[in-house]
Amino acid sequence: MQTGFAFSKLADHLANLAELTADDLDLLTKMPSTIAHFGSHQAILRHGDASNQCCLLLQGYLSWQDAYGSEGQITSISVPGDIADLRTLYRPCIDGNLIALGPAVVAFVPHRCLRELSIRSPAISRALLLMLIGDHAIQRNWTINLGSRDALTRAAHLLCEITARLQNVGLARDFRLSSPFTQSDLAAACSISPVHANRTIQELRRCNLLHWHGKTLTIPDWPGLVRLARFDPAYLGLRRRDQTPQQAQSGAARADVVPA
Amino acid sequence: MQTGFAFSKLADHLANLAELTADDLDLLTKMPSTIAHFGSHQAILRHGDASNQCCLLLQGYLSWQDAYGSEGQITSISVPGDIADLRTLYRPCIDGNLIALGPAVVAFVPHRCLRELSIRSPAISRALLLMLIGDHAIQRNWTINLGSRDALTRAAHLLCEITARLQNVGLARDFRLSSPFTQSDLAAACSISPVHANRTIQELRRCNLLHWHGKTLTIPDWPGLVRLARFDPAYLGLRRRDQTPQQAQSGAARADVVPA
DNA sequence: TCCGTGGATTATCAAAGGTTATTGCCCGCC
DNA sequence: GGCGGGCAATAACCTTTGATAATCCACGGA
Repeated sequence: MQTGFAFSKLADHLANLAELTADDLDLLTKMPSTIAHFGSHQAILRHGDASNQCCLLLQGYLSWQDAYGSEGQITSISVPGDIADLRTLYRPCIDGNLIALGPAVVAFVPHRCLRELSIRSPAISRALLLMLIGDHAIQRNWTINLGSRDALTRAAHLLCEITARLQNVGLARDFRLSSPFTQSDLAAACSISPVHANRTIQELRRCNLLHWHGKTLTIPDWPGLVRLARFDPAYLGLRRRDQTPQQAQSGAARADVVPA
Repeated sequence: MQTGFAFSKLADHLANLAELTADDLDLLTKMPSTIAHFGSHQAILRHGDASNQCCLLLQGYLSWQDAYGSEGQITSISVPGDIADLRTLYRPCIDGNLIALGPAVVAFVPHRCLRELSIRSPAISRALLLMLIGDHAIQRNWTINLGSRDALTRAAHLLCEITARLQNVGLARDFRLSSPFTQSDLAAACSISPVHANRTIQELRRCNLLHWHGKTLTIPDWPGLVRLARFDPAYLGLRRRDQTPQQAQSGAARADVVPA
């Protein structure tokens, strides 16, 4: 594992959703794409655009925001290995703005190529569908986060989620992660005001649950943070690498129900 | 339209997502199912269950709640014609509790039958996928609702959404809808306390935006409610049937076919 | 008919968080 | 080497909403 090619994080992510063969990985490697770099808070897609390609995140973080400009609410965050706008593969309209959180490197892949890939590899087709469903589960969890937690546990839960998702693609192994976010970004993701985000972060620091200096963030007490946030990673639907394969997911999702 | 068979609302819903032929409708009609009735606040599915069938809502409302018991937060609501647990067709684990809001009639259809249906009708297969994506868009919108609106506009937006979704399957044509909800249900869906839900409803009544007596709810001033909630139905991804095209929404929703 | 129960309503009090403004720091830029 | 901009930290004040509790009302059962 841990190959060095551009899509290695995507391959990790997909492999966590379905069994991929060497052939599948080979198909992935050969997928044509255009690499692009974006600066912090730069827009990648705008509300109302039409799309004929997907945006795979290679490095950094992306966010969907409902309003373009300085202070729109963040409705989801992508980490490397994610396909931020996978849903456009099936419904090509864009509602929301896709904004880079910190510097980001993305690969654009035409929808056509992904569809071909789906046809040639049932495993990848299935993994893409499960990725879509996983995104949905994450979204539902954000609803719960905003609806039932206060600022402190909300921020804690968000940190847990991002850490778990990074670990799923081999990042943040030592609970140390790159954090080009501003406090206002965190505020926008937790739907709190920037000054209250500041209060909240300080509280987390005071409890020794968070070190955030410069562009690096470390979590000194992971079990403590998990306990505070009542974080249960089950909703992510991931088989964690380097862990005992506890559940062999059943084979219910079959590629043949997905229109090409 | 408005056929009387059990799945007519589902057919309406699917037909709004993809072009269905007479054959497709015929396949739907013949789909085997088990009808079941549930009482208010009765659980249909529980967190942790495994599932080998889908739950189509025929009459009433269902809700997903994250905690079972009296006061769990509601993370989504189903209206007639919805498949409340469609995602289990692809990932058969259940996270959350499916609870009836008021008396409800549902039809259970084995996953196997839906998969067969998908194989025999590409249009239905595609419609199911789009339904899944539509659910995702609705969920994203709930995130926005909780994150960026206060109690009053939040409740208003929820009412708009439910009304629009009902109209999509031929209900609530005159902005009069059955509402077996309690105020606490509304509170759980808006993530506010029951007493504040009461304050909010009274405010809506005072503004003449809502009549809610007994089990019937009417909206005397739809444009006013839409304005207050800043409701834009585009995210529902629906072609509205039988309605004056008052707003020429952005090109995403095509209105080129309007069945009689 | 009387009573019990669940939901709606109202009042009071307290907490969580929003708003605005000011200050200071760091860093890149001229 | 001074300047300006973005970001973090802090303070003062205010609004919204939550919690608790008491009352009231409608309805259905014994």
